[in-house]
Amino acid sequence: MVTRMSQLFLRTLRDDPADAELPSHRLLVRAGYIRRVSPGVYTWLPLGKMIFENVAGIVREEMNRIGAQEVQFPALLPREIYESSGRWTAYGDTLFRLSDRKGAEHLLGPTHEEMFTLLVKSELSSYRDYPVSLYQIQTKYRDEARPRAGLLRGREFVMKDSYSFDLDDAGLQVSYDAHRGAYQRIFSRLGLDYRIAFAVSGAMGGSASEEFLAPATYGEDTFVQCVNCDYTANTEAVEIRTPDPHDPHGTPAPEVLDTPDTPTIESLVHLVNERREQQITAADTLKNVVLKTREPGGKWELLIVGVPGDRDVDMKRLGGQLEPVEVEVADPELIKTVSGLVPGYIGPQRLAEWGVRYLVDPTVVPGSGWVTGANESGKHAANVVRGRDFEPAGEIGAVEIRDGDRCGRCGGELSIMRGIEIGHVFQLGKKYADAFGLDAQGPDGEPIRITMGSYGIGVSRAVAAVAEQTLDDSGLCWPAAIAPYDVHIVPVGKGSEQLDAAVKLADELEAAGRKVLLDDRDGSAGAKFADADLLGMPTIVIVGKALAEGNIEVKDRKSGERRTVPLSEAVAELS
RNA sequence: CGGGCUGUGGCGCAGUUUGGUAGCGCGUCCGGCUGGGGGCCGGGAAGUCGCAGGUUCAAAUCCUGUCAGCCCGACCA
Repeated sequence: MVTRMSQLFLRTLRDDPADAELPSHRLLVRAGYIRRVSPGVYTWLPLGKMIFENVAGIVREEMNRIGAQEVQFPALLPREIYESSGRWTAYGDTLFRLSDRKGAEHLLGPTHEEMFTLLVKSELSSYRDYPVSLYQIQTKYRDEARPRAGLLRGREFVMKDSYSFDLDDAGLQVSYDAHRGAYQRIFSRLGLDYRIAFAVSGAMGGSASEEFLAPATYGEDTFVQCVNCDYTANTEAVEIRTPDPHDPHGTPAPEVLDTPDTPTIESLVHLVNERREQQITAADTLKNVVLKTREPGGKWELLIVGVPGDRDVDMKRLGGQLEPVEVEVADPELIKTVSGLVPGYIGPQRLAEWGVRYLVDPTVVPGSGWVTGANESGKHAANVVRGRDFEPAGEIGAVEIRDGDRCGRCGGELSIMRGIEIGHVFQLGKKYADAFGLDAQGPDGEPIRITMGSYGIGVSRAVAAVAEQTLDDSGLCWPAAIAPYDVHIVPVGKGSEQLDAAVKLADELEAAGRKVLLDDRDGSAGAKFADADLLGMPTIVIVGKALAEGNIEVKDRKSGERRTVPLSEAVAELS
């Protein structure tokens, strides 16, 4: 059946919704694809539902192609299962929790590692049953501190999550590569421009981890791409080239400087350059930022991070690496608990002695000398050398990555980009298998601990990403692979001649296998054209003036190009 | 959780400074015109002015409290 606009459950809006910021979000609402219900929670209207199902269908096809099998878990899960993996606590406030009439506690699943692991454990026992990959397309619930950007960060969203179960690391690698390949095919079919970036694994735990990112101005993820080699990484995971270790013997002994009223890097550099012959810049100073960390369910502890003075600490990057440990800027009260710490004049020299954990960014290379705090109000110290005058407990990539930083792999220039995370693949390892004792019985009768991979695609988010990448000034612009309709027919003109011809054409196209949307509504031509552009079907057919010569016009939504086609050849042309 | 802003027919907004009994555009309904880029004329329907309390003869407007939403940050797929 040809869909007639007069019958379609659709209301387009002329004005942008006040609560939508992103272009894709605005247009999805205006064109009647989605409606907001509450923050981060959306209803899919008929056209939106079609898009969604088309995307889900592509995901399903490619997952099935690599031999993954679809299951469906409940979203409502009992507390106990999350308790045994430690995530009832680790997930914190992000978990939606609820109680039943008996007071038993439940949660709405934010992700389903536990369920998959337990299912496999309960069903499989022999090594002969492996490897296996399972997936589901499921609604997930996360009580985000701040939902935003429409479909991009919802509290309720749909995710395809899959898990591979293998007997050994080599098997995991095979499963991982298979999923990676499937993801490449999926995102190509969706018409997305995407990059594969090194990533950190986050709250899920695990090792090897890559993100699929769709470059977009409004994307929430920041990543870098090397202009020279193909190195691409999320800024949380990026490794930049650091100077070679220095020879500490070239640096004179430490020297304490009298530097009153210099609690900031700028004031310090200014004063030192006034007083000393040897000029320094902010990059010669060592800035020690006082932070606090907390294990899930634990207490706050001090952490000081040393970075070159011309750099800021990137809390997001730091946090990504410390997961699931939380990290925040330390409050003054906590700093006071260690008497040697003088804000503005903190140096690394005696931190180990005071029992304060001290980490440095890798740019603070072994043997390098610095101007830094002397742990006394109004005093700094010069020629403080790593490895001689202080020894950090370790290194952590903490500095804010800058455009033009050097690639850790080839030394080329890194360029910073923004993107939407549409997929994530990573090697989970044995975390959940250990937590739940997932073993297979081996050929020798001995148990083999299973190793897992975890793979996610935000299906609803992918819809938004496609919209974000393909839209133009006048509306949405769907790739043919996921468009709700192939052809949008717009009859224009007085009387019934054009409409009759349009109906006939629509029926013929439908018979030829096209999905057809026919605008049979009364109204001005302009309004119909505007709606057609807004809705964004790949091909728009105009049945109007040209009909007098036996022609119709065919407009390609993406390019905007129009051509005249004889009505008699229209079906062949558009099939 | 911090900072900023906003709550007025379905949607987008004005009105609040200076209290006087609610208005505009779009949409929608009826009639007609129009027919190639959100067209025109006429006539309708639809609003507890977020909520609660207070001041006042009188509150969308002033005061107190509260709830909700959006944006930035923290946090996060």
